[in-house]
Amino acid sequence: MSQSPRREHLIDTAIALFAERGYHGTGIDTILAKAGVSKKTLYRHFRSKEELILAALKKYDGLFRNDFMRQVEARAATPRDRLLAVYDVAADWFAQDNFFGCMFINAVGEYSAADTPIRQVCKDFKRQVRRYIEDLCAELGAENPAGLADELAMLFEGAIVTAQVSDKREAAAQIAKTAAAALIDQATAR
Amino acid sequence: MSQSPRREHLIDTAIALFAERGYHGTGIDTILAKAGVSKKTLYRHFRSKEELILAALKKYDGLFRNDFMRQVEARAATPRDRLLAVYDVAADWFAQDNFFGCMFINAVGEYSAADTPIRQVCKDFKRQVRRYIEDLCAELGAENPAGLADELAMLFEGAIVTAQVSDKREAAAQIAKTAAAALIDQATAR
DNA sequence: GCATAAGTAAACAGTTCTGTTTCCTTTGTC
DNA sequence: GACAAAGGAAACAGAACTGTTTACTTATGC
Repeated sequence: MSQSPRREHLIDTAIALFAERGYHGTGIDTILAKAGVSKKTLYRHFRSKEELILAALKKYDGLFRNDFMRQVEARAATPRDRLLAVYDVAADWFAQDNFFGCMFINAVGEYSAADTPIRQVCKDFKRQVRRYIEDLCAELGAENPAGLADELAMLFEGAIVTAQVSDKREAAAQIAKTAAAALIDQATAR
Repeated sequence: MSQSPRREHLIDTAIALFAERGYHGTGIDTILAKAGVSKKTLYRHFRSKEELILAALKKYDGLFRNDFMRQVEARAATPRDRLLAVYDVAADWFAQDNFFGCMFINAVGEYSAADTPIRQVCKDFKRQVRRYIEDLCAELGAENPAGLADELAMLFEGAIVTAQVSDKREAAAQIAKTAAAALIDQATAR
C-alpha cells in the first residue's frame, strides 16, 4: 500500500533541488541525474514537470509542518512558551546549510498566475502555519487570537525572508522572537 | 549625457516582465518582443541576460525607494506617523494589479548562490530600506532605534510576502501596521 | 552631404529543455 | 521457471533558450 520507493526518492530529490536552484532553474535531467533514476520512470509516475513540482510541494508541506510542530512541542509546554519556541525552531532551520528560504514563498515568486494549483498549495501551507499559531494563541487565552496570530505569522514570514537575504541568519529569528514577545504581552495584558 | 532611451526602455520592460514571470521564466525574446527592440541592440547595451537583470534590479531599487519615501513623507510629518505611513504606502502598493511581490525577494529565491552580484543588489536594497526605517526610529527618539528598526523592517517583509501569497492583500498591510504601532509604543514608553 | 554610429530583421549556432520512444534488462509473482 | 510489470540507457523530436552574425536601413554629428 505504500508509495513506490522510486517515486518517493524522486520527490525527495526534487525537493532538495527546487529549494536550492528554484523551479525554472532546475531541469528534469538534473533531478534524474541526482536521483539516479531514468526519465522513463519519472514520466510513469508524473505526467509533467508541474506534477512533480506539485508532488514535491505537497510532500514538503507535510514533512515540514510535522517536523516543525514536533520540535516546538518538544521545546516548550505552555502556549506562551510554544509561541516563542516557534522562533527558536526557526533559528535552527535558518542555521542549516541547506536553508534557501521557504519553498512556498520561492514558488509564488516564480508562478504569479492566480488560482493555479501551485499557488493553491502554497496558500494552503501558509494558511495551515497561521492556523497552528492561532490555535496556540487561543490556548493562551488571548483576547483576539486571530489578530495576534496574524501578527505572529507575519513576523514568521518576515524572519524567513530576512534570514534568506541577509547574512546574519541567527539574528533574524531573534528579532522576530523579541517582537513576538512584545506583541504577546500586549495581547494578554488585562 | 542621459542614457540611451532604448536602453532605458529595455530595462523598464525587463523590470515589468521579471516581476511578473520571474527571472528564469522570462526569456530574452519575450523582453525584446514586448519592448519592440532588436536582439542586436540588447547585446550592444548588455553583455548578457544577467547584466540586464542587474541593470533592472538597480534601476528598480532607485525608482522604488525614491517613490516609496516620497509617498511616506507626503502622507505624514512626524516620525511616528511616518513609520506608520510606511504600511499605508505598502497597502497601496499591494493593491496595484501589477503587484507580484518584491522583485528582490523573488530574485534571491531564484539565485541562491552566495556573494553573486544579483544577491548583492538584493541585500543592498533591503539594507537601505531598513536604514530608512532606522533613521525614522532615531528621529522618533526610540531608546534602541536599531532594534526597533529591525522589528519594523521584518514586519514590512512579512507584509509583502503575506500580500503576495494570500488573496486579501489589504489585510496584510493593516496587520503589519497594527503590530508596528504596538512595537513603537513599547519602544517609546518611558 | 557624408561618414559613422546605431538600429532592424532574420538567419544561424549551439545548448538546454520537456517529453516520447525503442530496445534491452531486471525484478517480482504465481 | 515463466510471464508481466517496471526500470535503465540512450536516441530522438521539437521547442525554447542565449548569444552571434549578416545584410540592410535609419539617424546623427561635423
